[in-house]
Amino acid sequence: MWYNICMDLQYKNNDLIVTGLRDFNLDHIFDCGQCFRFNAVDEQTYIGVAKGKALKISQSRDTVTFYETTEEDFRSVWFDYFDLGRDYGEIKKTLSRDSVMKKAVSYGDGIRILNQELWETVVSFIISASNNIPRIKGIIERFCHAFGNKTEYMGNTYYSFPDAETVASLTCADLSVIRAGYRDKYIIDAALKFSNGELSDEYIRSLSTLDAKKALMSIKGVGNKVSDCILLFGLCRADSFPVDVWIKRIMEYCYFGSEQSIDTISRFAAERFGPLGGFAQQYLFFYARENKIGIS
DNA sequence: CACCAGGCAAGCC
DNA sequence: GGCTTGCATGGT
Repeated sequence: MWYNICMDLQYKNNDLIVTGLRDFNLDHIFDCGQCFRFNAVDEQTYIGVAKGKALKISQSRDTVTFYETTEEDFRSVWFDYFDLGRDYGEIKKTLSRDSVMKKAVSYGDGIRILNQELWETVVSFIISASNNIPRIKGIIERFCHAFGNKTEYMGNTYYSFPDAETVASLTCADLSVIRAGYRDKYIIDAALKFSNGELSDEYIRSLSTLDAKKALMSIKGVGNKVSDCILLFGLCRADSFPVDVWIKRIMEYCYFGSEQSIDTISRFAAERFGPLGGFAQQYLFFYARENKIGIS
């Protein structure tokens, strides 16, 4: 749990300054496609909302500043959110025995897989289907602004992710303001299942990865790829290896040299990366996008 | 104008 | 089972 023993906390006014963090880079963390609610506002500085709390965070080398943050919130919310209890050095070392992964890791060496809320992850990745990241972020922003709760932070107003009960009471017409297109009915289906007791955070977490995947796929708009993302980003199932267009391209480019089916790529990844598949996927996604692999 | 974006559901066979 | 097609919206 307290792996980051080199980590040191101190206060400057109301800002919590954390030094000694290893394997941590905000640009890598927020630009590897796992999270849609943090935005860059300056060099290595981001503002976003998670778990109902707004946060401004900035980084300079191994010093990370959590603005206007209590030590209680850091320990109970952000430590877990940024996965600070995990030894990424060991993960990178293991993955780097593979020459492709060694290079991918060197590009995104500060990546961490965020521990995001399950419900938010479900809706976010329903919206992600056949969509691009800037538009996904826009839809989610409008969704939170329209239906989330206000929270004041550093003189500005932010909005929490709308809860399932609120969304379950909406119609597709109500949701049209977020411009999610045909995904509006899927969002409502997810909200109904999460608010009528058919699905719950506790229930899904109690299931094996395979059963959790089946349960998630009972939601309209949640298929193979979206459920893999939810398992990885919302349920901490690190053996999950979501195969999207970027991952398909870079895997074909780096490992196969020719076009392959998604199923073939999934099986290859499970065999090669095993329980570290999710981490491998994030390094590969960042690497592919940084280098525009497969884009002519 | 076509084509694509972190795919999926529904309708075929 | 596997394969094809339509799908909202916005950018290039």
